Amino acid sequence: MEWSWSDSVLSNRERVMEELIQGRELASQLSTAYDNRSVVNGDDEGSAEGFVNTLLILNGKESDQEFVSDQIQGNSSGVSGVSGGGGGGSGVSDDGSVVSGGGADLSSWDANHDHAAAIKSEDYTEEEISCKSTSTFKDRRGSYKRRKTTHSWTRDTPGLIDDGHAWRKYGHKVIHNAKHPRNYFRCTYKFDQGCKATKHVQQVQDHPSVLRTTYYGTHTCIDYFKTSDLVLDCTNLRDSSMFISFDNANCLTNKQEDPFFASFASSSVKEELIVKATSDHTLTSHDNHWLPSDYLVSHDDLMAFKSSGPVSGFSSSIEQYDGDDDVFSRIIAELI
DNA sequence: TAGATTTGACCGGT
DNA sequence: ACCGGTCAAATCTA
Repeated sequence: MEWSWSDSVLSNRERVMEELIQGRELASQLSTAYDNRSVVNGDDEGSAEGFVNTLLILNGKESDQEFVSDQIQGNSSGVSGVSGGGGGGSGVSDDGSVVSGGGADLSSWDANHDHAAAIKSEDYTEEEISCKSTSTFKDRRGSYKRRKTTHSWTRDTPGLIDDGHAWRKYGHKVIHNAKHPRNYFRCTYKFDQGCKATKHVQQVQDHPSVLRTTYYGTHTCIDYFKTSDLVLDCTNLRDSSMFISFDNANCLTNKQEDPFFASFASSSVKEELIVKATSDHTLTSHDNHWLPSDYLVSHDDLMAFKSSGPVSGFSSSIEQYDGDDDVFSRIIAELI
């Protein structure tokens, strides 16, 4: 079969862009719906962030299949790993937005990332991990290659948020000319599963209540606890074959306190939303771009939103995604 | 007692 | 030489 990935992407780019923009709007509306239900207060814009990142990706190297795959994986991490959500209740600004660059610039990819160099850097990290079993590991403490070229993105939040991943703090550093120290986190499953994701969290100097999180690398781990949550939340396993993550659209459970909060004696709410679409299409659980660490909103919940709040356009959109012309399945099929 | 956090040391990049 | 990122022993906590 003759199939050109880049041609396909290019020819479908406009459609993909439209769908993602639409999805962004839907995510915002969904977030608003949740706020209206007084379940959890949060960051309206955060739910759209994943789409923003996706748009950035698609505007970039859409012709490089491997690159995009990697970026999608990275974005998946961003979607599930970059949490939105406000710092809970009164700590969030009225409009729910985070104090950042404003507009769609809530998160940003490092424009200078060099994929090859990033791989080299991360390979080195793997070597370091493997060295753990050797007697020389202790002597190489602190040996690493700076992730300067690893793709990264930042996010400002009006408080500490739980981004749906398990993080373990490994460092705390006073930064030169910075008013506040920087906290370093790595994925809890770094050694168990070789997950290379890390993040830095630091209070914004001009806005001490705003935390700036910089994410590095992508999550390749599977959080089995979260996965089991998915199963537990599933009232109908047959409906669980497809998940669409809208990046922490402010919902549901208070699952894990971000370790960074320990430094600020505050509380946080882990918010992440998965819209579970009942569909015959299969995006299986083998695809860890989508599954780890996401929560579920059942179709019943979505229907409840339809009747509970001013979410014009939402219901029809849900039906759209639920219909035969499954947009997201097409997007995924085209991009992977 | 296992896992998480703290904190000083170490090392690479600039 | 300085700064920032990471390591790992010590300590804390559930």
